Amino acid sequence: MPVRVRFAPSPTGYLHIGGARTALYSYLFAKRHKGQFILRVEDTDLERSKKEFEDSQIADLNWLGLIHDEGPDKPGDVGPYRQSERLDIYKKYSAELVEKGAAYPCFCTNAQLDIKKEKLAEAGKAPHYDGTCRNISQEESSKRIADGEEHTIRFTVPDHPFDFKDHVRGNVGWPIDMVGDFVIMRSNGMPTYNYCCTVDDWLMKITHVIRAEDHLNNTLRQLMIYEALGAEIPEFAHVSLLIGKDRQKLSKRHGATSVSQYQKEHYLPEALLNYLCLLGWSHPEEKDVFNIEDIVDIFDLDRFSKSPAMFDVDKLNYINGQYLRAMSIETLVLKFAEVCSSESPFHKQTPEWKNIFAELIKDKIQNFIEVREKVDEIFTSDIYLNDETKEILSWDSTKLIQEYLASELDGFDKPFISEDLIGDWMNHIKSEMKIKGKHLFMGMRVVLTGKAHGPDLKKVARLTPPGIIAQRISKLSLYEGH
RNA sequence: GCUCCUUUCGUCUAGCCUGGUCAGGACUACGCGUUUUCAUCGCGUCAACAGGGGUUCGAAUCCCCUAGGGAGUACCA
Repeated sequence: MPVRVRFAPSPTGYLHIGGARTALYSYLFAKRHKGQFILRVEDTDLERSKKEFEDSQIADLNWLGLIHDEGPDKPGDVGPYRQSERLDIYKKYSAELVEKGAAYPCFCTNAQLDIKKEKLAEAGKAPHYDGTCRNISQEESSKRIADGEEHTIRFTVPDHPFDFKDHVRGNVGWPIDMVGDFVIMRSNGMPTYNYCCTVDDWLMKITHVIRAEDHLNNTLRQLMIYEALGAEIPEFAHVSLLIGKDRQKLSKRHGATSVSQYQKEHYLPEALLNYLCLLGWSHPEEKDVFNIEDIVDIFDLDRFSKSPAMFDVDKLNYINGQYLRAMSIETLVLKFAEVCSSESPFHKQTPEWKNIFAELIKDKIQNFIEVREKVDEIFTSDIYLNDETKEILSWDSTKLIQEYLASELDGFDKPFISEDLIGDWMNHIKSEMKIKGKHLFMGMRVVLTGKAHGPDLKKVARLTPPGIIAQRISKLSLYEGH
């Protein structure tokens, strides 16, 4: 039987990184077994579901490279792939279940239900539905339905325990009386999650359900429905949850949780995927920087950790940096151009300048977004005064260097200073002015760049317009005048 | 409340099934080396088996109890 795995998001928001992670695991498992990866849109919550969210989630999945084989935008044999378009199917099977006695119409109103729940809660009992409408005869309920009385369809919970083997959790079971008869069709005619999910997984011939642990308890209800439907039960893998710094389920208040946010921040999709993969799954050789395509052959369900994982931006950044370091200068230059704003001076530079720049900073950044400030640092005439630069500026030698460089730059008319010329200046300062070591290099750096630290001095200076350097030097003079 | 899941360095984790190397790796922090700076890179240091019982010559590993954390308990998914 061909492996078929699905990712089934509800379009009520942007693609969450937790969702991206389960999608990744599903994708990997499907690829590993040369099976199909199916995207199903669970849009039965009329109020919260929005087409724009469906579109953005698909766009995010595509950006990550998690391409589905079947979905709303890629019809297959078992469609439609949007639950709102499958209502006839859910109706058909719920009617069958009623026929079989596995479900029944319930005419209880919300108000009645609330009172029942309250009483049970007061008595310290689980707020399960008491089964009032179970005993209404077929004739009576048919009549009441014909009269237009509002009703739901409830599932008749069997009186035997259920258990199953989860690929991550092992054997999981529940006692009888764990749940009360639950609604499978709402009064507005829409199916509920546990019901339509089960019907779809069955009809879509899903063989492996890989999802987050918050669905573990839902599996009980779904198992009941599979049984009533006479459907074959798929295999399950309930992956641990992603949590935030406070160890609560990851949510908006923990910072960036949507995939699109990371895209906006210019993270590499491969790096995000690589990191996400590590949150709950481990490489058999304990590698932590690897390409997703390279683990397709070794990915399996036995290497999941059971406890929830905390999202750690530091490690994401590290991995992103590793990917960035492996890129060619050509690619980097293209990426840099993408990241810099349209008015950034970066775009006005020659290809040679861009290459030197890329070479110079590739090891200094973990994320493309940092390029912006690196460019700014070169083109700003601002000087950074802190304890370190102040100390360097207080040296007499620095003052001499500053005077010398000011005079050299006076009337300088080439677009850039060559590395050789900077070398000549250094030699002059060393041999003629007798300034060397730290005093020479740090003095030179602060005078030329206005900062105590930065990339290779000769190269940054070569990349900086002489006019900017001249401005910095005059600002330094002002500072010293105080 | 009830049910289910879970607990190894600050973080992600390996090891657990098939008891027996100073409990290994990675990120972070710190230190050293390289870089006359910073970063990269290399090397190193700090740092954990939730607690308590048991079984055993021997327990992170097997069993029991306690505590903590999470999820679910909907006409949300």
